[in-house]
Amino acid sequence: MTEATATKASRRADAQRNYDRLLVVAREAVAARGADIVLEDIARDAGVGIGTLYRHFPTRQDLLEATFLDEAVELREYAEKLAHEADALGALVSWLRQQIDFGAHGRSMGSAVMNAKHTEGSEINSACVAMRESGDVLLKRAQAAGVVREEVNLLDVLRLIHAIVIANEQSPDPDQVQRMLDLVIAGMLT
Amino acid sequence: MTEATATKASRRADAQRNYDRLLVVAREAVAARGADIVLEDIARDAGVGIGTLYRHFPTRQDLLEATFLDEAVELREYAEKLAHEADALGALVSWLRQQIDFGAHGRSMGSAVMNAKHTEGSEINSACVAMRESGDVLLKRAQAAGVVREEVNLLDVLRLIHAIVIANEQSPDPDQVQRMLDLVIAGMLT
DNA sequence: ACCTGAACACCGTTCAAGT
DNA sequence: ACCTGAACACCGTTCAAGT
Repeated sequence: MTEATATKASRRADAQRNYDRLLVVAREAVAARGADIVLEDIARDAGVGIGTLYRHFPTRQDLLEATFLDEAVELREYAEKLAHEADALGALVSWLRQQIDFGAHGRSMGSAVMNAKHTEGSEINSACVAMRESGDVLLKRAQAAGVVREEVNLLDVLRLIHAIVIANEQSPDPDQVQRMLDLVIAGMLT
Repeated sequence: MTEATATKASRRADAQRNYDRLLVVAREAVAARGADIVLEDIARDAGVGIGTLYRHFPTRQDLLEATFLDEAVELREYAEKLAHEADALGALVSWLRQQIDFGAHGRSMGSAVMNAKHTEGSEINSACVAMRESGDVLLKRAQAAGVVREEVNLLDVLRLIHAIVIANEQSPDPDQVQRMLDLVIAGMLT
Protein backbone atom coordinates (compact mmCIF):
# COMPACT_ATOMS: atom_id res chain seq x y z
CA MET A 1 0.00 0.00 0.00
CA THR A 2 1.36 3.41 -0.90
CA GLU A 3 1.59 5.93 1.88
CA ALA A 4 -0.46 9.00 1.25
CA THR A 5 1.61 12.00 2.17
CA ALA A 6 0.96 15.60 1.38
CA THR A 7 3.30 16.79 -1.30
CA LYS A 8 3.78 20.26 -2.59
CA ALA A 9 5.97 21.02 -5.56
CA SER A 10 6.87 24.23 -3.88
CA ARG A 11 8.25 22.48 -0.80
CA ARG A 12 11.97 22.13 -0.50
CA ALA A 13 13.29 18.58 -0.44
CA ASP A 14 14.53 18.75 3.14
CA ALA A 15 11.26 20.25 4.28
CA GLN A 16 9.36 17.43 2.63
CA ARG A 17 11.61 14.87 4.31
CA ASN A 18 11.00 16.46 7.70
CA TYR A 19 7.28 16.55 7.03
CA ASP A 20 7.27 12.85 6.16
CA ARG A 21 9.38 11.88 9.16
CA LEU A 22 7.11 13.77 11.52
CA LEU A 23 4.10 12.05 10.09
CA VAL A 24 5.62 8.56 10.34
CA VAL A 25 6.60 9.11 13.96
CA ALA A 26 3.25 10.68 14.80
CA ARG A 27 1.34 7.78 13.28
CA GLU A 28 3.31 5.27 15.34
CA ALA A 29 2.86 7.29 18.49
CA VAL A 30 -0.86 7.71 18.01
CA ALA A 31 -1.34 4.05 17.21
CA ALA A 32 0.59 3.08 20.32
CA ARG A 33 -0.56 5.54 22.91
CA GLY A 34 -3.51 7.47 21.54
CA ALA A 35 -4.02 11.12 20.70
CA ASP A 36 -2.37 12.47 23.83
CA ILE A 37 0.98 12.53 22.13
CA VAL A 38 3.74 14.77 23.43
CA LEU A 39 4.69 17.05 20.58
CA GLU A 40 8.26 17.46 21.75
CA ASP A 41 8.73 13.69 21.69
CA ILE A 42 7.43 13.52 18.16
CA ALA A 43 9.86 16.20 17.04
CA ARG A 44 12.79 14.56 18.82
CA ASP A 45 12.04 11.09 17.46
CA ALA A 46 11.69 12.55 14.00
CA GLY A 47 15.05 14.20 14.43
CA VAL A 48 13.81 17.75 13.99
CA GLY A 49 13.42 20.76 16.22
CA ILE A 50 10.12 21.48 17.86
CA GLY A 51 9.83 24.63 15.79
CA THR A 52 9.85 22.57 12.62
CA LEU A 53 6.94 20.54 13.87
CA TYR A 54 5.01 23.75 14.48
CA ARG A 55 5.92 25.07 11.07
CA HIS A 56 4.42 22.04 9.37
CA PHE A 57 1.56 21.44 11.77
CA PRO A 58 0.48 24.69 13.41
CA THR A 59 -1.94 22.92 15.70
CA ARG A 60 -2.18 19.50 17.28
CA GLN A 61 -5.35 19.03 15.32
CA ASP A 62 -3.47 19.54 12.06
CA LEU A 63 -1.03 16.80 12.97
CA LEU A 64 -3.77 14.40 14.01
CA GLU A 65 -5.74 15.01 10.87
CA ALA A 66 -2.69 14.37 8.73
CA THR A 67 -2.09 11.18 10.69
CA PHE A 68 -5.56 10.03 9.74
CA LEU A 69 -5.07 10.71 6.05
CA ASP A 70 -3.97 7.17 5.19
CA GLU A 71 -6.97 5.64 6.87
CA ALA A 72 -9.37 8.00 5.18
CA VAL A 73 -7.95 6.92 1.83
CA GLU A 74 -8.21 3.25 2.77
CA LEU A 75 -11.76 3.68 3.94
CA ARG A 76 -12.69 5.19 0.62
CA GLU A 77 -11.05 2.36 -1.30
CA TYR A 78 -12.75 -0.17 0.93
CA ALA A 79 -16.13 1.47 0.33
CA GLU A 80 -15.60 1.36 -3.41
CA LYS A 81 -14.76 -2.32 -3.25
CA LEU A 82 -17.78 -3.06 -1.10
CA ALA A 83 -20.05 -1.20 -3.52
CA HIS A 84 -19.87 -4.18 -5.85
CA GLU A 85 -21.06 -6.73 -3.32
CA ALA A 86 -24.49 -8.25 -3.78
CA ASP A 87 -25.51 -7.81 -0.14
CA ALA A 88 -26.12 -4.07 0.15
CA LEU A 89 -26.76 -4.10 3.89
CA GLY A 90 -23.84 -6.41 4.59
CA ALA A 91 -21.55 -4.08 2.64
CA LEU A 92 -22.65 -1.05 4.63
CA VAL A 93 -22.25 -2.89 7.93
CA SER A 94 -18.76 -4.08 6.98
CA TRP A 95 -17.75 -0.54 6.18
CA LEU A 96 -19.05 0.84 9.46
CA ARG A 97 -17.32 -1.99 11.29
CA GLN A 98 -14.07 -1.00 9.61
CA GLN A 99 -14.54 2.57 10.76
CA ILE A 100 -14.67 1.32 14.31
CA ASP A 101 -11.66 -0.95 13.90
CA PHE A 102 -9.56 1.85 12.47
CA GLY A 103 -10.73 4.13 15.21
CA ALA A 104 -9.94 1.59 17.88
CA HIS A 105 -6.52 1.01 16.43
CA GLY A 106 -5.67 4.62 15.87
CA ARG A 107 -7.27 5.61 19.14
CA SER A 108 -8.47 9.17 19.16
CA MET A 109 -8.73 9.37 15.43
CA GLY A 110 -12.46 9.45 15.88
CA SER A 111 -12.18 12.68 17.78
CA ALA A 112 -9.62 14.08 15.39
CA VAL A 113 -11.80 13.47 12.40
CA MET A 114 -15.03 14.48 14.00
CA ASN A 115 -13.77 17.84 15.18
CA ALA A 116 -11.87 18.47 12.01
CA LYS A 117 -12.39 21.93 10.63
CA HIS A 118 -10.81 20.68 7.47
CA THR A 119 -9.45 23.56 5.49
CA GLU A 120 -11.22 23.79 2.17
CA GLY A 121 -9.13 22.16 -0.52
CA SER A 122 -6.59 20.60 1.81
CA GLU A 123 -5.55 17.04 1.07
CA ILE A 124 -7.04 15.67 4.29
CA ASN A 125 -10.27 17.49 3.56
CA SER A 126 -10.50 15.99 0.08
CA ALA A 127 -9.76 12.54 1.45
CA CYS A 128 -12.54 12.82 4.02
CA VAL A 129 -15.02 14.16 1.51
CA ALA A 130 -14.14 11.30 -0.85
CA MET A 131 -14.47 8.79 1.98
CA ARG A 132 -17.93 10.09 2.84
CA GLU A 133 -19.03 10.13 -0.77
CA SER A 134 -18.13 6.50 -1.33
CA GLY A 135 -19.66 5.57 2.02
CA ASP A 136 -22.80 7.38 1.01
CA VAL A 137 -23.03 5.12 -2.03
CA LEU A 138 -23.21 2.14 0.33
CA LEU A 139 -25.94 3.80 2.36
CA LYS A 140 -27.95 4.78 -0.70
CA ARG A 141 -27.72 1.22 -2.05
CA ALA A 142 -29.03 -0.19 1.20
CA GLN A 143 -31.85 2.34 1.09
CA ALA A 144 -32.63 1.50 -2.52
CA ALA A 145 -32.76 -2.16 -1.53
CA GLY A 146 -35.40 -1.17 1.00
CA VAL A 147 -33.52 -2.37 4.08
CA VAL A 148 -32.47 0.99 5.46
CA ARG A 149 -34.87 3.83 6.23
CA GLU A 150 -34.88 6.73 3.81
CA GLU A 151 -34.47 9.41 6.50
CA VAL A 152 -31.16 8.01 7.67
CA ASN A 153 -28.31 10.36 7.00
CA LEU A 154 -24.68 9.29 6.56
CA LEU A 155 -23.19 12.10 8.60
CA ASP A 156 -25.38 11.24 11.57
CA VAL A 157 -24.43 7.58 11.35
CA LEU A 158 -20.72 8.31 11.02
CA ARG A 159 -20.81 10.68 13.93
CA LEU A 160 -22.54 8.03 15.99
CA ILE A 161 -19.91 5.50 14.96
CA HIS A 162 -17.12 7.86 15.91
CA ALA A 163 -18.88 8.55 19.16
CA ILE A 164 -18.68 4.85 19.91
CA VAL A 165 -14.99 4.89 19.15
CA ILE A 166 -14.33 7.82 21.43
CA ALA A 167 -16.48 6.46 24.21
CA ASN A 168 -14.58 3.21 24.20
CA GLU A 169 -11.06 4.58 24.06
CA GLN A 170 -10.22 4.22 27.70
CA SER A 171 -11.34 0.72 28.53
CA PRO A 172 -12.53 -0.96 25.36
CA ASP A 173 -14.78 -3.99 25.76
CA PRO A 174 -15.02 -5.51 22.26
CA ASP A 175 -18.30 -7.25 23.06
CA GLN A 176 -19.94 -4.08 24.25
CA VAL A 177 -18.62 -2.15 21.26
CA GLN A 178 -20.17 -4.77 19.01
CA ARG A 179 -23.50 -4.52 20.81
CA MET A 180 -23.45 -0.73 20.55
CA LEU A 181 -22.77 -0.99 16.84
CA ASP A 182 -25.58 -3.51 16.51
CA LEU A 183 -27.94 -1.10 18.21
CA VAL A 184 -27.08 1.65 15.76
CA ILE A 185 -27.45 -0.66 12.80
CA ALA A 186 -30.79 -1.87 14.08
CA GLY A 187 -31.82 1.78 14.29
CA MET A 188 -31.12 2.26 10.61
CA LEU A 189 -33.28 -0.61 9.43
CA THR A 190 -36.75 -0.28 7.97
CA MET B 1 -33.84 20.99 45.72
CA THR B 2 -31.34 19.96 48.35
CA GLU B 3 -27.75 19.72 47.26
CA ALA B 4 -26.35 16.26 47.62
CA THR B 5 -22.92 16.58 49.15
CA ALA B 6 -20.82 13.84 50.60
CA THR B 7 -20.86 14.08 54.34
CA LYS B 8 -18.83 12.13 56.80
CA ALA B 9 -19.42 12.36 60.51
CA SER B 10 -15.69 11.98 60.96
CA ARG B 11 -14.90 15.04 58.88
CA ARG B 12 -14.00 18.18 60.67
CA ALA B 13 -16.35 21.12 60.15
CA ASP B 14 -13.81 23.25 58.33
CA ALA B 15 -12.84 20.33 56.11
CA GLN B 16 -16.48 19.82 55.21
CA ARG B 17 -16.84 23.48 54.38
CA ASN B 18 -13.80 23.37 52.12
CA TYR B 19 -15.12 20.24 50.47
CA ASP B 20 -18.46 21.89 49.80
CA ARG B 21 -16.89 25.08 48.48
CA LEU B 22 -14.65 23.16 46.12
CA LEU B 23 -17.63 21.27 44.80
CA VAL B 24 -19.74 24.36 44.24
CA VAL B 25 -16.94 26.10 42.37
CA ALA B 26 -16.13 22.98 40.36
CA ARG B 27 -19.77 22.55 39.36
CA GLU B 28 -19.95 26.12 38.09
CA ALA B 29 -16.67 25.79 36.24
CA VAL B 30 -17.62 22.52 34.58
CA ALA B 31 -21.03 23.83 33.59
CA ALA B 32 -19.44 26.93 32.10
CA ARG B 33 -16.33 25.64 30.42
CA GLY B 34 -16.41 21.86 30.38
CA ALA B 35 -14.26 19.24 32.02
CA ASP B 36 -10.97 20.87 31.17
CA ILE B 37 -11.02 22.82 34.36
CA VAL B 38 -7.81 24.23 35.79
CA LEU B 39 -7.49 22.74 39.24
CA GLU B 40 -5.54 25.67 40.61
CA ASP B 41 -8.33 28.03 39.57
CA ILE B 42 -10.89 25.88 41.34
CA ALA B 43 -8.84 25.92 44.51
CA ARG B 44 -8.26 29.67 44.35
CA ASP B 45 -11.93 30.46 43.65
CA ALA B 46 -12.94 28.19 46.51
CA GLY B 47 -10.51 30.06 48.73
CA VAL B 48 -8.39 27.05 49.62
CA GLY B 49 -4.88 25.93 48.83
CA ILE B 50 -4.25 23.59 45.95
CA GLY B 51 -3.12 20.94 48.43
CA THR B 52 -6.55 20.95 50.02
CA LEU B 53 -8.15 20.24 46.69
CA TYR B 54 -5.84 17.26 46.25
CA ARG B 55 -6.58 16.05 49.75
CA HIS B 56 -10.30 15.91 49.06
CA PHE B 57 -10.10 14.88 45.43
CA PRO B 58 -6.94 12.91 44.77
CA THR B 59 -7.60 12.79 41.05
CA ARG B 60 -9.38 15.00 38.54
CA GLN B 61 -11.72 12.11 37.99
CA ASP B 62 -12.72 12.12 41.66
CA LEU B 63 -13.65 15.78 41.43
CA LEU B 64 -15.63 15.32 38.22
CA GLU B 65 -17.51 12.37 39.62
CA ALA B 66 -18.42 14.30 42.73
CA THR B 67 -19.60 17.13 40.52
CA PHE B 68 -21.97 14.74 38.83
CA LEU B 69 -23.45 13.46 42.07
CA ASP B 70 -26.37 15.87 42.09
CA GLU B 71 -27.37 14.98 38.58
CA ALA B 72 -27.18 11.27 39.26
CA VAL B 73 -29.58 11.75 42.14
CA GLU B 74 -31.92 13.85 40.02
CA LEU B 75 -31.85 11.30 37.23
CA ARG B 76 -32.87 8.59 39.66
CA GLU B 77 -35.72 10.68 41.02
CA TYR B 78 -36.82 11.51 37.50
CA ALA B 79 -36.80 7.84 36.54
CA GLU B 80 -38.92 6.97 39.56
CA LYS B 81 -41.42 9.64 38.62
CA LEU B 82 -41.55 8.46 35.01
CA ALA B 83 -42.11 4.88 36.13
CA HIS B 84 -45.72 5.77 36.86
CA GLU B 85 -46.52 7.10 33.42
CA ALA B 86 -48.82 5.12 31.21
CA ASP B 87 -46.65 5.40 28.11
CA ALA B 88 -43.76 3.04 28.86
CA LEU B 89 -41.76 3.91 25.78
CA GLY B 90 -42.36 7.63 26.14
CA ALA B 91 -41.12 7.45 29.71
CA LEU B 92 -37.92 5.70 28.69
CA VAL B 93 -37.30 8.17 25.88
CA SER B 94 -37.86 11.13 28.19
CA TRP B 95 -35.34 9.75 30.61
CA LEU B 96 -32.69 9.19 27.95
CA ARG B 97 -33.36 12.67 26.62
CA GLN B 98 -32.71 14.03 30.09
CA GLN B 99 -29.41 12.17 30.25
CA ILE B 100 -28.34 14.01 27.13
CA ASP B 101 -29.55 17.38 28.38
CA PHE B 102 -27.69 16.98 31.66
CA GLY B 103 -24.62 15.87 29.78
CA ALA B 104 -24.80 18.76 27.38
CA HIS B 105 -25.19 21.21 30.21
CA GLY B 106 -22.52 19.75 32.40
CA ARG B 107 -20.29 19.12 29.41
CA SER B 108 -17.84 16.30 29.98
CA MET B 109 -19.98 14.70 32.61
CA GLY B 110 -20.59 11.93 30.14
CA SER B 111 -16.96 11.08 30.08
CA ALA B 112 -16.63 11.45 33.82
CA VAL B 113 -19.41 9.04 34.50
CA MET B 114 -18.53 6.59 31.83
CA ASN B 115 -14.96 6.19 32.90
CA ALA B 116 -15.85 6.17 36.54
CA LYS B 117 -14.14 3.45 38.44
CA HIS B 118 -16.48 4.21 41.25
CA THR B 119 -15.08 3.02 44.53
CA GLU B 120 -17.32 0.38 46.00
CA GLY B 121 -19.58 1.90 48.61
CA SER B 122 -18.73 5.52 47.82
CA GLU B 123 -21.61 7.94 47.69
CA ILE B 124 -21.19 8.66 43.99
CA ASN B 125 -21.08 4.96 43.29
CA SER B 126 -24.30 4.34 45.16
CA ALA B 127 -25.97 7.23 43.37
CA CYS B 128 -24.99 5.85 39.98
CA VAL B 129 -26.08 2.34 40.85
CA ALA B 130 -29.40 3.70 42.05
CA MET B 131 -29.77 5.78 38.91
CA ARG B 132 -29.18 2.74 36.73
CA GLU B 133 -31.55 0.61 38.73
CA SER B 134 -34.43 3.03 38.37
CA GLY B 135 -33.57 3.52 34.72
CA ASP B 136 -33.62 -0.21 34.25
CA VAL B 137 -37.19 -0.24 35.53
CA LEU B 138 -38.14 2.04 32.65
CA LEU B 139 -36.39 -0.21 30.16
CA LYS B 140 -37.97 -3.36 31.58
CA ARG B 141 -41.40 -1.77 31.42
CA ALA B 142 -40.95 -0.89 27.77
CA GLN B 143 -39.82 -4.43 27.12
CA ALA B 144 -42.77 -5.87 29.02
CA ALA B 145 -45.03 -3.68 26.91
CA GLY B 146 -43.48 -5.33 23.88
CA VAL B 147 -42.13 -2.15 22.29
CA VAL B 148 -38.44 -2.64 23.08
CA ARG B 149 -36.46 -5.72 22.13
CA GLU B 150 -35.64 -8.15 24.93
CA GLU B 151 -31.90 -8.30 24.17
CA VAL B 152 -31.43 -4.59 24.72
CA ASN B 153 -29.28 -3.88 27.72
CA LEU B 154 -29.40 -0.67 29.77
CA LEU B 155 -25.66 -0.32 30.15
CA ASP B 156 -25.15 -0.46 26.40
CA VAL B 157 -27.84 2.13 25.82
CA LEU B 158 -26.51 4.47 28.50
CA ARG B 159 -22.98 4.17 27.15
CA LEU B 160 -24.28 5.01 23.71
CA ILE B 161 -26.14 8.00 25.09
CA HIS B 162 -23.05 9.22 26.88
CA ALA B 163 -21.05 8.65 23.71
CA ILE B 164 -23.43 11.04 21.96
CA VAL B 165 -22.86 13.59 24.70
CA ILE B 166 -19.10 13.34 24.45
CA ALA B 167 -19.09 13.41 20.68
CA ASN B 168 -21.09 16.61 20.66
CA GLU B 169 -19.20 18.51 23.29
CA GLN B 170 -17.11 20.65 21.01
CA SER B 171 -19.62 21.97 18.51
CA PRO B 172 -23.07 20.79 19.54
CA ASP B 173 -25.74 20.84 16.86
CA PRO B 174 -29.03 20.22 18.72
CA ASP B 175 -30.76 18.91 15.62
CA GLN B 176 -28.05 16.39 14.91
CA VAL B 177 -27.98 15.30 18.53
CA GLN B 178 -31.71 14.71 18.33
CA ARG B 179 -31.33 12.66 15.17
CA MET B 180 -28.57 10.57 16.74
CA LEU B 181 -30.76 9.92 19.75
CA ASP B 182 -33.63 9.00 17.46
CA LEU B 183 -31.41 6.49 15.69
CA VAL B 184 -30.49 4.83 18.96
CA ILE B 185 -34.10 4.71 20.10
CA ALA B 186 -35.16 3.24 16.77
CA GLY B 187 -32.51 0.57 17.33
CA MET B 188 -34.11 -0.45 20.59
CA LEU B 189 -37.57 -0.99 19.17
CA THR B 190 -39.09 -4.35 18.33
C1' DA C 1 -6.27 16.12 61.34
C1' DC C 2 -6.13 19.35 58.12
C1' DC C 3 -4.30 23.31 55.48
C1' DT C 4 -0.95 26.05 52.88
C1' DG C 5 1.82 27.32 49.07
C1' DA C 6 6.53 27.03 47.49
C1' DA C 7 8.89 24.03 44.59
C1' DC C 8 9.41 20.90 41.01
C1' DA C 9 8.20 18.71 36.69
C1' DC C 10 6.23 18.53 32.40
C1' DC C 11 4.78 20.21 28.21
C1' DG C 12 2.91 23.58 24.86
C1' DT C 13 4.25 27.60 22.13
C1' DT C 14 6.96 31.43 20.43
C1' DC C 15 10.73 33.75 18.32
C1' DA C 16 15.45 35.50 17.62
C1' DA C 17 19.39 33.73 15.54
C1' DG C 18 21.32 30.72 12.33
C1' DT C 19 21.84 28.00 7.67
C1' DA D 1 12.87 29.44 2.82
C1' DC D 2 13.51 26.68 6.39
C1' DC D 3 15.47 25.00 10.80
C1' DT D 4 16.96 25.16 15.62
C1' DG D 5 16.43 25.29 20.46
C1' DA D 6 16.49 28.48 24.26
C1' DA D 7 13.06 30.84 26.70
C1' DC D 8 8.72 31.62 28.49
C1' DA D 9 4.19 30.30 30.13
C1' DC D 10 1.02 27.35 32.05
C1' DC D 11 -0.53 23.86 34.85
C1' DG D 12 -0.39 19.42 37.36
C1' DT D 13 1.41 17.34 41.57
C1' DT D 14 4.05 16.76 45.75
C1' DC D 15 5.55 17.66 50.32
C1' DA D 16 7.75 20.10 54.23
C1' DA D 17 6.20 23.32 57.43
C1' DG D 18 2.51 25.25 59.84
C1' DT D 19 -2.15 25.43 62.54
